Amino acid sequence: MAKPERGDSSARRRPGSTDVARLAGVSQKTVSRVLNDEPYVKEEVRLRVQAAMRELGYRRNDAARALNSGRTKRIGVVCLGTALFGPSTQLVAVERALRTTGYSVTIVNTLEGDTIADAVEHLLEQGVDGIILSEPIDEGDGVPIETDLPVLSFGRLPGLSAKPSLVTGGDNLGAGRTATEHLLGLGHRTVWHVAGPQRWWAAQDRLAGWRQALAAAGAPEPPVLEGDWLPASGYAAGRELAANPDVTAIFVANDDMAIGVLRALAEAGRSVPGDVSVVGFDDIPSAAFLTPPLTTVPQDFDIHVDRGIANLVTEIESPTGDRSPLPEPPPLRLVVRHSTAAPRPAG
Amino acid sequence: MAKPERGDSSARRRPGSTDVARLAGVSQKTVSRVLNDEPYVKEEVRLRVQAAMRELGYRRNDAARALNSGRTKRIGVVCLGTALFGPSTQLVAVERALRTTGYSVTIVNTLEGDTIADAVEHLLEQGVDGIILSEPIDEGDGVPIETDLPVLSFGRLPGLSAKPSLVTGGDNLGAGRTATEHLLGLGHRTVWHVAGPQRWWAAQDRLAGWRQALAAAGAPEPPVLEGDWLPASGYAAGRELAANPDVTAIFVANDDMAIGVLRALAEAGRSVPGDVSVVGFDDIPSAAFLTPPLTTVPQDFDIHVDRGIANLVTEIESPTGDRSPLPEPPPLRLVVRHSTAAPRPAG
DNA sequence: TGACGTTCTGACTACGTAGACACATTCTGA
DNA sequence: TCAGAATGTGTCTACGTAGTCAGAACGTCA
Repeated sequence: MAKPERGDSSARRRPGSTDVARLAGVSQKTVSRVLNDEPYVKEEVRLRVQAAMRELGYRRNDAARALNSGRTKRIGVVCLGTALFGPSTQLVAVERALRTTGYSVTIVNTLEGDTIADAVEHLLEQGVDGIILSEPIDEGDGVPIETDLPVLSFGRLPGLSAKPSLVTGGDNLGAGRTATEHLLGLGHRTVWHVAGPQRWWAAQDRLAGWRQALAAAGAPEPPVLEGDWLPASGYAAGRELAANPDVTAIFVANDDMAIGVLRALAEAGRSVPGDVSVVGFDDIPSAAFLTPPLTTVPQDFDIHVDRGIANLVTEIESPTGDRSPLPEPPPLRLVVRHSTAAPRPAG
Repeated sequence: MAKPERGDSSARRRPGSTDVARLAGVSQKTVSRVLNDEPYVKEEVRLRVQAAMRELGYRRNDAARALNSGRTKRIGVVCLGTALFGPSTQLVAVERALRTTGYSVTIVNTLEGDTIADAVEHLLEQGVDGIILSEPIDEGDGVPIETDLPVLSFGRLPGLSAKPSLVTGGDNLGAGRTATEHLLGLGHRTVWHVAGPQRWWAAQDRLAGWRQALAAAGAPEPPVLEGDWLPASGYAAGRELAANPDVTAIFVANDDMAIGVLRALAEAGRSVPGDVSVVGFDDIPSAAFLTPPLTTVPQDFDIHVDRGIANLVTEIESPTGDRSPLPEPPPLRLVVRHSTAAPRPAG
């Protein structure tokens, strides 16, 4: 009488372990034992219970389990720009890696107006067991995350104030340096840079790597052009660069923008790599099939994601246990295709 | 004594509404009222409770709420190929659309070896309130989903046996026809097709549209080449086509493969659109910046997603309420760029 | 045979929230 | 002034699961 029947005769409520127990002629607790593969259940009983489960179409109620145990077996992922190649590839890798661990994935995108803290708050309410920040961006002040939950960040995140925090991700700085050094090594006097949006740490780091390489080589540092990761912004930057005859080498912060740059150069009649060399970043699947095939720096998501996830899960399940050291970045590679060459001899 | 303290003094358990109530000097129920913005709470009390919440860092426990109410306010999304442009764009749209409705999103990717039914089962255990199938593929037999939950499918899904099911998505068939008609209209004798993997309904439909258009025009139907959505497979198909002098027009089932086709044609010395015209599908951001800029068919995800989600939420919250009719597909567009032209006059 | 250990099972209960309901207080109108 | 409505608050309880513990059924060894 305290509460009306949940659903009437037509749409009766989902069966619970109690219903299974009744049908199998055992106690609810025994059903729970079968459900969790606990020992000390007679084989005959186990089979009877499983049959009852099938008959009723029983499914465990995770909400109840979570309430009781305090753990949801769910990880929250805070995403940004999931439509882009890097973030979406990473998200897939995360889902795949978590799959084998028995955790499921709840995602929140930070869209316009949201801060990372908002997104995290949303996840905390849902009772996730851990949090992943995928490609966090620079929000000015730090990221005040008030939780004792383990937090894994893909990508540098200064100011992350959560206690048990793990950070991993590719070496954007080293990669930016490598790309730039490649161009300098071909004999270019200097290298121009089309940067990603500077709110992204990854974009900041690639730029910093470019700057370091120029400084180390004593090359002059041309002004930076900033895009938004998309081809159109690369095209806009490319038009500026194409108009400048001094430009012979460009490091573009991702392949999509590089496509725009290539287009702008082609329209301006400047040949690649004859007049201008271009290096991209990401090695998107189409990079090898562009005109010309693009020299670029591949990102190795799987390695970082797998190890990051492994550490996160360890941290969740045994907060005391010390975890394997974070992965040292894999050796940087540069895939040299046909968009880079030595500059034309002066004259 | 029945259960040990959850966490010792060092890491004490999360505060519950009871703790807030004690601090604010009210009953737990009143805290619940404040939490849910229910009426009949004195302003002064409301403020006191909110202050107590802040002081304790209280966060509602969604597991308990779900257990009590039978609803989780969570939607499960079954994804496939999330790294591809279409699916990932769609996922972002889904998350954005659900955001405003107060539902959160749990994703499951169907990877190798998983069936859609497996993925759905996983979601049902978690107690989602509704299910979205994003770009489902053809698994041979139907999709036996045993649930009364509303199911929304983006993309045709014959054999979907769930009761309250909604289907929406772009008109792949019409789009395939439009693309083909465009090429025929330019004067090409017939149009070749590089298809997507035929396990995908979207790929099947685009192919069927191509076939229809050819039949309607009385054009001969050349053999179909099948790719896997990725540029490399388009390149492989493109090499075959480039070697065949009869080929003057190609409809490629997505832009990424079209990039591979363009590359193969360029390497073979066949100019686009001089010798061969190419039409893609998707209008990925870089399509306008390829060499040459690609004529393609844009997909209108936002419209379908928004309406589909709206219907899904309606179905969840008032199963009786009849929903607005499903969206009629928006008018098909074809973005004509520079990869298509009339064939060279014979001879 | 009886003490003891191992295997198996059930009764009871907490988890945190919100629904049903009772009741107290204030306001409204005749 | 008092009935009756509107407003505000508390008590009790269910939701489905799994932890704790009591104890039954069975074996084993002295």
